[in-house]
Amino acid sequence: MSDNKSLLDIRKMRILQAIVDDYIMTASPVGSRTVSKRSDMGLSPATIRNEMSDLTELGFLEQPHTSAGRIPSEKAYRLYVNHLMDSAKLTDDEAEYIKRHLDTRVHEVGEVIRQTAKVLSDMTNYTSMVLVPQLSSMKVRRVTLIPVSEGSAMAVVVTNTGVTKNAMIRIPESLSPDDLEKISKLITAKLDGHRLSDAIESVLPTIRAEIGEQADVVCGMIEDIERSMSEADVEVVGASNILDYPEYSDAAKARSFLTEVETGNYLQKVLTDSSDVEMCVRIGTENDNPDMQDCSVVTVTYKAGGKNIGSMGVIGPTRMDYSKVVAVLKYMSNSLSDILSKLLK
Amino acid sequence: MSDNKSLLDIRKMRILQAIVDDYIMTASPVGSRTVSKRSDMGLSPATIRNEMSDLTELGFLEQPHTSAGRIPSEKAYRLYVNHLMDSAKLTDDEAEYIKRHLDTRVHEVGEVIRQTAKVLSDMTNYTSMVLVPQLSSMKVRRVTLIPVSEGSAMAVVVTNTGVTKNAMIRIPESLSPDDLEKISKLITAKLDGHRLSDAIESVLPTIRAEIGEQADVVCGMIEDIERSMSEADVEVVGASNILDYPEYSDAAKARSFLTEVETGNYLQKVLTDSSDVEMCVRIGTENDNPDMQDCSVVTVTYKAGGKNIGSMGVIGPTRMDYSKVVAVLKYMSNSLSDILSKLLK
DNA sequence: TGTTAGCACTCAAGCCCCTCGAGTGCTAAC
DNA sequence: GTTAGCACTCGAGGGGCTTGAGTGCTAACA
Repeated sequence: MSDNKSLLDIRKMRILQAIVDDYIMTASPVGSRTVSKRSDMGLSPATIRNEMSDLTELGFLEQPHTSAGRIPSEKAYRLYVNHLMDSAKLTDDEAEYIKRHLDTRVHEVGEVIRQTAKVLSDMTNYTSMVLVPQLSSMKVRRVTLIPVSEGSAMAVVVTNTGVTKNAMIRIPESLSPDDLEKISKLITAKLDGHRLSDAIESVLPTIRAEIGEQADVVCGMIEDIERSMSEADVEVVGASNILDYPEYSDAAKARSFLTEVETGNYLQKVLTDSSDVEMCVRIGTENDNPDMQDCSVVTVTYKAGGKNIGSMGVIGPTRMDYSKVVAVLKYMSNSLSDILSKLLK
Repeated sequence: MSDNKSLLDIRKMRILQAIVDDYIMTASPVGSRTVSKRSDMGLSPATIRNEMSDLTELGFLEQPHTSAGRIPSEKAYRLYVNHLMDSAKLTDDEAEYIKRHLDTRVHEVGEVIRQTAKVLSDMTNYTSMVLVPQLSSMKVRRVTLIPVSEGSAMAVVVTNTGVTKNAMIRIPESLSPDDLEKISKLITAKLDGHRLSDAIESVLPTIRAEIGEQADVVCGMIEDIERSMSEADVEVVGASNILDYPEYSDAAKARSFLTEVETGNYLQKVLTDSSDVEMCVRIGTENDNPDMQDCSVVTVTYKAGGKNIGSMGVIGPTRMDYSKVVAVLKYMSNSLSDILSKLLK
């Protein structure tokens, strides 16, 4: 697709911008008179009308019916996000608010993540989601197996960054607590410094080679652990915010949105898919989930020690306040990265 | 309050029952003609009208306006729940459905709880909640401290029933991994067989007496652990089901319901408050949370090894299908108790 | 005395019709 | 290229009407 921008002269762009800005605020179709008054371009409604007519023909505007104003198409939002919106700075108050609620002496990663999701949702009044830092990209420092009951144990993995995760795994009933302790030490020794995801390929063979008979058991456990650890955890907050927007006043529509958010499958997919793109905006039908095609999703990544370790985002109606959302996300990405970098040493 | 039942003769009770049954199904006011046809009592609408007039005077029925039918008052639901409803048996299909989705070879408590909540919500089409088995009532078998980063460790508690829970705690930076291992063994030895909640009173003093200098550190850690472990975890599923009911078609009302469910505070309170009552029904304003006073909440307890270890429940509109909900909850309480009793040996 | 038929009355919901006003597109003049 | 003017469109909102489900009362009936 060629760059939409080149299709439009400056004036059309400014008019389009004014329309999108207005529609984002009011959620009702924007007419030529409004644009004429609002944008200080000194043009009469009639002139605006001509331009709007062109914009409609070009696919940037849509008319619900003849005598209503125009509403932006997805194509318009795309252009708006790419070129038009002024990437707002947060007000001092807002920055202050984030600082106050995030920088509190919190010492645990999980707590920080939950708090981040909360602040994100509070600031934007949309639904927020934060991907818990993923182990797969980090190096293992320690694996501990704790006997729980006959045939099952809890595996706790600690990474070099101090992120932890645990999972229940099945074990042979014959293993005693002492056996488990030995196996823990063995696995820790073997995996220390490796990524879990690499371990399967690179470490398992050496284990097989070194220890004879029990190798199958140990390797099976490592595979179990790797499988459990690669599941992504997502923290979601503010799902019910969607009910504040008139586009979701229809109960059926709200319901399908909320159900999708509750299962979390799509959100998880989006976050993991975009976990290597610094910022990513999905507008309406750019979402491949049919229940989400009236939404937009904006995601950013966050880092620790200069390396991407997770992502977070905001979901709202297609008519969302992109400029604010982008500003908040950028700011919070930095804040979270700072906090985690310190927290994870 | 004297027993409502005695105020009413059999005929009034049957009429009231018919009205409640009908209203639960249709959500629209019930008229005398409907009752006359529906209840096979062989009475004309006129007679029914007289009785309904009495019932209104007694406070069991309400009239939205003169020319509408009657709707049951909370008092009526209370009577209905206590005396009137026929405690429905599940159909074979339903029992089969529960079996199929619950008895699958699941080996982990958390998984069983999530699955239970899911089935509960699917069967009833209301919002379901399940309290994760609470450690406080169980005896500690093992406490393991795992070093995570300087100054913090993960504490994993395993109980005699095989239920586990973990928490991050702060530790003095001077402690080495070996120290932590020693402390783990010490704490395990001291707490083994005790309830965590009792430990503070009964075990701490003996620790203080036995080990001199480090006692404060160890005791502080135990207190930390106790505090973390006493937080209740609740699994909630199907919050968006509420949108299927016309009483929540108002967005603001739906919103406040969903927000309350999302925070989970009230649900947690209800579940812990009722965790020693085999079955408990809260109707409308019997809920002390203002946002929940158009709802009813039904809870039951579940056991393992003959002892209550948790509770679960269903939240829906005041006009909920109490008889079905009660039947499902009773059945699932038994199923879950069986599964957990086996699972927790 | 309890039950019922009949009847007048009430009131929300639904429908039609009208007005209003925000908005458009076109044309002609500047 | 811009603008004023004008005829036209069409949804939203309001008033008035009809409809029908439901009530309460009264009088007759078993």
